[in-house]
Amino acid sequence: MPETEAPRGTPTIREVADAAGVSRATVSRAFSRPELLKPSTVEHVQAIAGRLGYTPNVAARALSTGRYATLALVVPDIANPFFPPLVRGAQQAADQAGYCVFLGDSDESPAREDVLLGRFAGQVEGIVSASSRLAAQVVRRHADRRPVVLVNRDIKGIPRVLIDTASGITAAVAHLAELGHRRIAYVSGPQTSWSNQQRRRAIQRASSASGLELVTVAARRPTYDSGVARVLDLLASGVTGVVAFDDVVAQGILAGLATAGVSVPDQLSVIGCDDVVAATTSPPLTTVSARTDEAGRFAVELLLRVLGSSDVRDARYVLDTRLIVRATTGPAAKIASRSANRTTSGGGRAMQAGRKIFGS
Amino acid sequence: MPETEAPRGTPTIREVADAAGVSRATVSRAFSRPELLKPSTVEHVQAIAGRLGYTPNVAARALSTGRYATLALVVPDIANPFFPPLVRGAQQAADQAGYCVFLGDSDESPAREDVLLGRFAGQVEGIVSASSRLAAQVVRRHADRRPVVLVNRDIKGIPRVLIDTASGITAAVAHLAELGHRRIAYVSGPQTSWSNQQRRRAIQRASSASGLELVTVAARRPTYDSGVARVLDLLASGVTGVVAFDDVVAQGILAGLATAGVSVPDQLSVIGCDDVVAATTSPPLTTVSARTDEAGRFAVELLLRVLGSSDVRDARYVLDTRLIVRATTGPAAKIASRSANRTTSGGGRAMQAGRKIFGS
DNA sequence: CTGAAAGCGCTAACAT
DNA sequence: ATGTTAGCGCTTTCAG
Repeated sequence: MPETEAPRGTPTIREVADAAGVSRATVSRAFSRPELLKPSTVEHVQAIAGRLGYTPNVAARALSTGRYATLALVVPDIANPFFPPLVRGAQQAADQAGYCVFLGDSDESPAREDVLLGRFAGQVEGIVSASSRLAAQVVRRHADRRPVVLVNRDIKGIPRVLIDTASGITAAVAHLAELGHRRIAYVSGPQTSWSNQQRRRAIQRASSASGLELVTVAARRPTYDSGVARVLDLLASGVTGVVAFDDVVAQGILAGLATAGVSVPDQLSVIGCDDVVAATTSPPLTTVSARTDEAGRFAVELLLRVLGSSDVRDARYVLDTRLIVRATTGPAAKIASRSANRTTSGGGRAMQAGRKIFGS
Repeated sequence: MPETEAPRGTPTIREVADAAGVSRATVSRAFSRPELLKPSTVEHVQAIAGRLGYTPNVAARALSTGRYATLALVVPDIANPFFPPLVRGAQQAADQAGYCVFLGDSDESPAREDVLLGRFAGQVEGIVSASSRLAAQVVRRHADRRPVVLVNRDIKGIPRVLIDTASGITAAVAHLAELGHRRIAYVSGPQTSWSNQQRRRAIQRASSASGLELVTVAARRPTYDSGVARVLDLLASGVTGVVAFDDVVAQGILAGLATAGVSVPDQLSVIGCDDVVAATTSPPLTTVSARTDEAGRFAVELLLRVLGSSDVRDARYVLDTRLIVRATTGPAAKIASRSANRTTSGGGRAMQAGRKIFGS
């Protein structure tokens, strides 16, 4: 490599040292450990550095110290309104600690998530993985290389922050029972989602505790369209109340019901989950609140703590939730079983859909 | 620094070289320039490296080459639904090119954005700044240090991709004029937003071209609540149609109108902008479509091109838009001027609001 | 409190 | 086609 005499883009520590008449070590300390220097020296060096527009080269620093001052945050789908607030919370916490954050979007694909984690592992100090779709052992493999903190995924031995929607769901079922509902539906989310499993289990338990009949309708992807598409099944199932995997699905259901001429909450009650979109639907959605921004913030704070002292093992933060009653729930309709004939698609198709309902 | 004999976390290039019986340069080339090596050598080295779990140290590589393989994307508010799709598009494009992306959220604050850009400048190859709230000269200063590509901000000399909502807005006004509206309102967005200026100008031009009266109501922050809060002003202004800065504001307006018992589109027509949320409102929102995901994708592709050959100067991509008519627009209501007295807050307050309307 | 100097792990001339 | 070697810019013992 040829000698580079010409002053390049940004000045190096050496140029600052020369200009300030001190050694490179002193300049370095002026930036990273000013307490080791005489205040006047620090001031002097900072002044010169400022005038020259010097900024420490992060790559050189990282190479030398092994510390990157970066974090990675990976989510299954940034376009899902559940995640932006979480990202924001994580961002702020990272920022306060002087960390920059890489964002990764796995597009709901475990394979892509695996690739992302692998790629990030090489250039960050730690990783926050939200709603991971990866197998536990794969997560462990990554966590073996770099500290990993999970959000809404419960794997023993890996620090995690969990939004306990179970409590809110339980309240939701109780709410429906109180309103006189006897038969309700759960519209489920991604099979590989921990949240979905948690919610399904909670609603099953709560239903049988309250003596309610429960049917499950699978929505797979937690999208608006997916919610719309499940309306037929719902109508055919003869339920008077439905709890959706999340607000987005619930919103789709609301829209589908409106199209089908079914009034909410008079004919059917709908409850969402996460409270990410709930205040903006019409009617305003009754939902289970979740402080997703806090989850993000906690996750990086936890990660930071892990990085600080590696003896934080098996931490498990649980954030509780509660039911927020808005306008989509009401007394159970008189007619317990609604025929799907009122929709234009005809009885045959509805029956077909009806069979599918009990699958998962 | 003491000699580190013990094999550390991840193997270094030297260990792979030793194990493979080749020089470090060969290992390096096997990863970065395999075409310079005999295929069999590449294979051999890769095998050994794989077995050892070797991964090139990015910091070392960055320090040596000056290339980071990272990009930064900064947005004013990731929780604003306009941005997630854009982030996603950017992400995908970066990913395809093997780049990792830092995300920054400026929280709508120019000062924070400035800090973020400065911080990122030191550790990325280039920056995409979406809807920058920074003064042109500040942006230029950053662009001077690192390649910057702008989204929805038009600064001469800086590569940018612009979503031309003007065309869609013009169509929107024409649409309203056709429906018989004579007096309409524009609910504006952030003063420092280029998009807002563009939209305001477009609607002014189109209104006078169609002979429509236009009043402007300021919403400052483009939020749902802000939209709700502007409903009183709107009702007091006696308009029959309104164009909102974006879908989120429009959605708030819709909600506020519903609360006030004003029916849409019978009594008032509402048009949004961006089409980010429009299909999920009720009634479905008539809006100006914008391919935000493409904007994100284009921006990083453009940035990558700038990085490749630095002779891409003053590029200016414009993505066009069009009006999507859904269910919130209809014929102008008969009664041109609605009194605000029907709201509970009383006439005095409404009048006060009425005066404010014409401010900006 | 400050300086000298040895690396951190990798790449890129320059040899061969 | 592969090896040698000199840094990239910074931090950090170890001396003084």
